[in-house]
Order: sequence, then structure tokens, then C-alpha cells
Amino acid sequence: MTGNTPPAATAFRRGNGRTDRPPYDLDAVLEIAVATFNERGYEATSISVLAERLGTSKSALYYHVSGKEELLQRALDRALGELESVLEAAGALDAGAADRLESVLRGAVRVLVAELPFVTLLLRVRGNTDVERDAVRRRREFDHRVSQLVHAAQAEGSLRADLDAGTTSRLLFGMINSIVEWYRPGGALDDEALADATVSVALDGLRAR
Amino acid sequence: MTGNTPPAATAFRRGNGRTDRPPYDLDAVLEIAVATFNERGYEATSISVLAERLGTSKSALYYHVSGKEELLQRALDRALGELESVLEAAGALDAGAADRLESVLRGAVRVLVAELPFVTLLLRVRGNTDVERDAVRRRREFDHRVSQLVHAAQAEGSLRADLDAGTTSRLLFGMINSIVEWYRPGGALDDEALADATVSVALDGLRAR
DNA sequence: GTCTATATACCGATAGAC
DNA sequence: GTCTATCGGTATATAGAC
Repeated sequence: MTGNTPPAATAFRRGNGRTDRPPYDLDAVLEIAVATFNERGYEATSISVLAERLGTSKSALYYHVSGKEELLQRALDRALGELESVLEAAGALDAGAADRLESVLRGAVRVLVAELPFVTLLLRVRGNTDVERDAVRRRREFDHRVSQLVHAAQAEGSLRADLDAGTTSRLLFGMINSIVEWYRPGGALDDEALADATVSVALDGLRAR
Repeated sequence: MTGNTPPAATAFRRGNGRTDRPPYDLDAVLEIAVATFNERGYEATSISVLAERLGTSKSALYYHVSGKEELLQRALDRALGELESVLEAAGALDAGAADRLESVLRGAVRVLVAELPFVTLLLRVRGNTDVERDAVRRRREFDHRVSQLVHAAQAEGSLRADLDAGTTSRLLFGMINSIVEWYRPGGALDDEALADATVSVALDGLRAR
């Protein structure tokens, strides 16, 4: 279980560069980098092992990216962008707050599954550097807007109001976000069933009726 | 927001050792070490900064502990021990599965709050070293036993059975565990109110009735 | 664009004086 | 028990040949 992933022949092509372009694919690099960050932790991942996994050398990697932090930046931006567009789409709906909230919940589960490694990385960021702090700031902004939606749904009468909106939305997204810890696509539970199960547990609870 | 915590005058007393014993307090060391691990990440925390925060030197710290990993080991053991004793206490109850499960949920929230930094650290461990792998193994064992309890409660008819026990308990503990990300004791919501709110959302859901 | 070699800094850990 | 000094190793990042 040492986790030796084979090098990714698709991201870089070594040699004299006589093969067809492109000799390097940023998306593929990012994918492998993010997978490595998630396995070993961002801080614990060195440029050397990253280059090794990418099937290239440290210097070659530095030629293409400014460093580890640029990879982190791009990865976090991708995850945040997708999540923010879920909020935006829900905001454009001509529906009550409860329906808009449910659409955000389902959308978040879908993004989480579709962008699993990227969102996983996002959820582990603590704010040690400027890049991380900016990601934390955008996450907080997202949480804030969800909380406003919960508040509106409570005012509407469709969500129970004995808990404050902040606590409610934190518990809600705590449950949703935890999905990255165990869900792997391709298992018995498919993406839509997962979204159904999650939203149903959140709204109706676990007690038998 | 660089987060410069002042050195802990209580864990070590510098100088010629002419003060009253003990000149060093393992629990205090552990507390500060764990707080630092949680702030900056375990891997990203060096022995040097640890010693600095403890108000002592690298060598002095090494005199008392074998290294960073011993501190991690002790911290994880504390968190796991508390969680396991919650399961044990619930198992000894003369009650149905649903009541035993509810007691585990409440107990877990209480431990989580009482041992907040230790449980936080536990939940972030990924299994990179032997110490971490052993902690992950114990966590999985805990999850497995919770899942069995959920299964029993479903068989009893007190929990909805349209979701499998594994998914249910993962969502359940996903919500509970996420509390470490935002709850800080001493706020408007006290520990028991938090436990009530969490268990109530889990069992009854958020929809207004 | 990729290579080897290297600069500079910090890491965990230890030796030996006091 | 704590200190200074230092070991060997690895980190990020760059210079310069090809």
C-alpha cells in the first residue's frame, strides 16, 4: 500500500521533442498533481515526486509552471468556479427559496462528484498561504449565500425555523461535503441516486415514518 | 493574520531549572502541538516552530519526546480512546438499537466538542505513516460498528430502510464530524444545544412540518 | 524544451559541553 | 535538562549546456 502510481505518459512526452505536439497537456498535469496532493497532502508533496509521477523532470516541470502553488491555484479555482456557478444557476430560477435551495444542494452534490479530486483538495485547504486564504474567502462567501437561502426558506415557512440559518446550512453542507471522503463513482450507488439519498436525508431525516 | 501565537510559558520553564518541578508538562506540550498541527497542517509543522511555540529549544523538546510522530500518536490515541468508549458505553445499554444509536450520536458530539482539537487532528489524518495508518484502521473499525448499529435499528423498524446502512451512517457521521470545522465552545450555541440540534436534524430532517 | 549541476535554505535528529 | 553546533538529507528554485 505504498501507492506507487505509474508515471502519466499522457501529460509529458520525453525525448527529443520529435513527437507530435502538444508535448505537454496542462489539464493532464493538473489532474495528476491534484490526485497526488489528495493522497499525500499538499505540503507533503514535493515537486520532485510530482515530476516523477508526471514522467518528467523537476526542471522540465518548472519550465511550464511557476511552482507547486500555481497548480494549487488552478485546481482550487476550478472547484470554486463550478460551485459558484451552481449558486448562480439557482439564483436565476423563477422559484421559491425552498426549491432554489434544493437545486443548490443537488447541484453541489453533482459538482462534488464530477470534480471529486478538485473539490476534495478545496475542502482540505486551511489558509496557510495567500492562494489558500483566497480560496477560503471564496468558500466563506459561498457558505454565506447558502445561509441566506436557508434563511429565506425558513421565512417562507418551508424549512423548520427552530434552528438558526447558519447552523442549519453548516450541518447541511457538512453532510454533503463529507461525501468526498468515501464516494467513488462507478460503485453500486450512481450519481443521481447519491444526490437523491443526500437531499432526502437532509430534508426528511432518518427516522422511519 | 499570520497567526503568531505567543509561546506557552506553562509547558516548559526555561532557565537553570531552579524553579519548582515539573519543568515540563506533557499534556500542555501535547495541547500546543495539536493546536499547531491543526492550524498549519501536521506535515507543514516543523519541530523548530513547535519548540518555538512551546517556549523551548529543538534539542530540549527532543529530550522529552522522540519526535513529531510521538506527539501525533498520543493525540490520535486520545481522540480514538474517547470515541471508542462512547461505543462501549452505548453497547452496555439495556435498550433498543435506535436508542443505542442515538446515544452514540450524542456521545460522539460531546466527545467532539470536549476534545475538539484532538478529534480535529484525527479527522484530517490520511494514512501516510504507520501511526496514521493505525489511526485510520481504528476509525474504520468505529465506523463499522456504527454501521452495524444503524443496520440493527433498520431491522427493528425505527430507522428508514430505503438506504443501505453504510451510506446512512456515512452521511450521519459526515454531518457530525463536520462540526469540528466551525463549532467553537463558548458561543451562543452550547454543547447540549448543539447535540440536540444535530441529532434532531439527523433524525427528523429540515423540512417544516 | 529538456537536461545536469548547483545555490540556498530548512528539515529531523544527534553529540557533547555545561 | 538545556544549550550550541553540526550532521546528512531533502526542499524549492535556477543557471547554463545542449
